[in-house]
Amino acid sequence: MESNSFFFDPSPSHGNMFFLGNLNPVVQGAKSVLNMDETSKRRPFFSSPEDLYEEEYYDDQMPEKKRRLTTEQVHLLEKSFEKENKLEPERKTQLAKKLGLQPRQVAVWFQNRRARWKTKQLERDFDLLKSTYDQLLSNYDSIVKENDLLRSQMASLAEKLQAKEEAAIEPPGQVPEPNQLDPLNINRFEPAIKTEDRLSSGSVGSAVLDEDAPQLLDSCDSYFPIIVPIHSEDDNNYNNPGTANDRSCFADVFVPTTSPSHDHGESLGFWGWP
DNA sequence: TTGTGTTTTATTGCCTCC
DNA sequence: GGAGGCAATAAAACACAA
Repeated sequence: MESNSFFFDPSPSHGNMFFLGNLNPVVQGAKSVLNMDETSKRRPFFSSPEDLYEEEYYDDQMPEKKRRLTTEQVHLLEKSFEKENKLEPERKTQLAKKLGLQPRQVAVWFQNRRARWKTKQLERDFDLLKSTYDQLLSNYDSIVKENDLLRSQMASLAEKLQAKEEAAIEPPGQVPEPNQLDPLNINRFEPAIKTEDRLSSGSVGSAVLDEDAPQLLDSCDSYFPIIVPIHSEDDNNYNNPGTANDRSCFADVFVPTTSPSHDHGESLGFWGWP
């Protein structure tokens, strides 16, 4: 970057510009484009007076407080961090030279930057898990409601069917089959199958439908909310969650442990719940 | 201006790896 | 055992409302 080349030129004339500009009154006038005014009045922070002594910056005063990096320095560090968040010794030295910082400062900056990144990542993970949990909870509530609705529909149908059966004129002396009188086993939550239906078509669908009751269709146009896919641990792309398939049919997500067609007689509910 | 919360820079201590 | 990483922490710098 051309504008930066002036800034980060490590040659003697410009080298350590931030340090010199910060601590040496002679060059304070050569304020950088990005230096805040206050930086011209202050010296950089050193970890100990010994460091100052070694750097020939010791001037009988205690070292000043820690100093914030300039925006240009931070920008370059950020760019470097984007490429690789770990710092090999060679790169550390190069960066330090380029920025006019001590290698230790560069290392510390990377250390802290990694810590910040980790914190953000944890926050993102938490948000993702929370939204997934909320979706699942919402789905659960919907399923419970639908279950209740289906139960009431079944009960209503059973009542109507029984009334029909009773009203029908039966031949004298004929004993009706048990499932004609009690065609629906509500507790077992199984669909009613009339004998003749079973024999005629093999279909489990009943010809008797309640026109007043709402018809539940088995389609993907379910009112169930969107299921956000759960990312694997090494999936770092949290920016576009769920873009591949924002709408999911809930049947793809919830697999009943006991499907109605494979019920072996246990008293389990539709979703495998007792 | 000042009190307070947040962010950034830096240190310390411990751990792991070579 | 030294180098480097991380977590915890300190403290200065900063932001901002009152």
